[in-house]
Amino acid sequence: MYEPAPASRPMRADAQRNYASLLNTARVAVSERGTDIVLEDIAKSAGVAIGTLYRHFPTRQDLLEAVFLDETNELRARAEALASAPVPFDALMSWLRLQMDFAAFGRSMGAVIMAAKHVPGTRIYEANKAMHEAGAVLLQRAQVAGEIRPDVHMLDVIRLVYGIALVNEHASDPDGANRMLDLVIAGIRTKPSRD
Amino acid sequence: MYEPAPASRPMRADAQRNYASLLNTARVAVSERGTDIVLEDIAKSAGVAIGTLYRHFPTRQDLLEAVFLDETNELRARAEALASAPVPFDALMSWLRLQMDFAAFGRSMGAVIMAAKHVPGTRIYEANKAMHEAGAVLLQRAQVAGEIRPDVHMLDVIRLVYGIALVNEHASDPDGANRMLDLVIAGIRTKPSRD
DNA sequence: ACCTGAACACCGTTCAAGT
DNA sequence: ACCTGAACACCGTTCAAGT
Repeated sequence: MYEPAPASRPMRADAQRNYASLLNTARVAVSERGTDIVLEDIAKSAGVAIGTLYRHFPTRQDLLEAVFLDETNELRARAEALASAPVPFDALMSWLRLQMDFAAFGRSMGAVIMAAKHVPGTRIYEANKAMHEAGAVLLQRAQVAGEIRPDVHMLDVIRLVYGIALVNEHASDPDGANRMLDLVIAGIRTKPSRD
Repeated sequence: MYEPAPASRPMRADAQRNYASLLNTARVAVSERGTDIVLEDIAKSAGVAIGTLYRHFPTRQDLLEAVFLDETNELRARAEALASAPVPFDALMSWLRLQMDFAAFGRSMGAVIMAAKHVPGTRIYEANKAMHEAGAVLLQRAQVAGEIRPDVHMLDVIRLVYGIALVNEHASDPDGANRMLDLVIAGIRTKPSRD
């Protein structure tokens, strides 16, 4: 599934194993306890020294981005799959709810993505761009179908979803996030909800 | 303006001065550099030892809540003032934009408020409750006027505003927050925007 | 080329001793 | 009753020494 950045030269076998071990450990830790992971613990669990973690992931942000890269790709794939769904509006809705689930599952996935350097060529940048483009197709189909206002930007909608995930991270009201998403959806529709 | 919690017995004069100095220092620091303040620095700038800071504010959260308590009260006062404005819808809009400004100015004010313990009797809890109630009046007036959907909760809207402020904290696009707020506003209106 | 882990730095938090 | 600041703890980050 995941392979390290297309380096100039291939990585040594043990380095490759360490990289994968670190990433998998971090992935599990983030999904279980959120982004407040202790790097020393990650290294220990992965069976390597702390220096090795830093060699592969120079900053905490780098590690977190690697963790969420898979999810970003997954979301792109889901968008691509939904692009041929029969009802454009429903496809968009499904995808937005999927975004919410991922953002909530991965804890502050939105925060990490937003903190990512906007540098073309970066893996996270390209993955994100591809995801947005795939999402934009869904949006556009729903716009052509006359269901969504033509002046809406996909990026704004995604960020709103991230925002909803963020403010509901420690929320007591489990239904609040859904109500908030419904408000956003109502905001991007051309006609008021007819159900 | 701000006075410490209504203690069982009044505070000693020097304690009162230290409390005020710490709070003012923190307020300035937060407004300048955000909530990532170094407590040791705050104490030093306030002219007291670190132990004194901890005596008055047992946790970082306590200090931050004290910082944002004033802003919460200010927003309540603004809502109360707007309650007699001629056009209910416009009053609500003004207040929501005010919320955005405050959340942005105070950096992660929303995050701090959301992390606050929901314990009745707490100063921050009561201040927040009062603010929400004052805001709810604005919402209700606009609902009675037929401008806002009757099923909208003020709390959801405020949280959405916090979410917008959060995801735009390090954003490059300075207009994004306004577009996102416009989407939310469109979502709570009964009729599509007529301008 | 990569790994190890001791060493350093930074910052939060406590608490014995002072006034 | 409150203040001081040394002491401890925790965790991030670096880098000389190893393979």
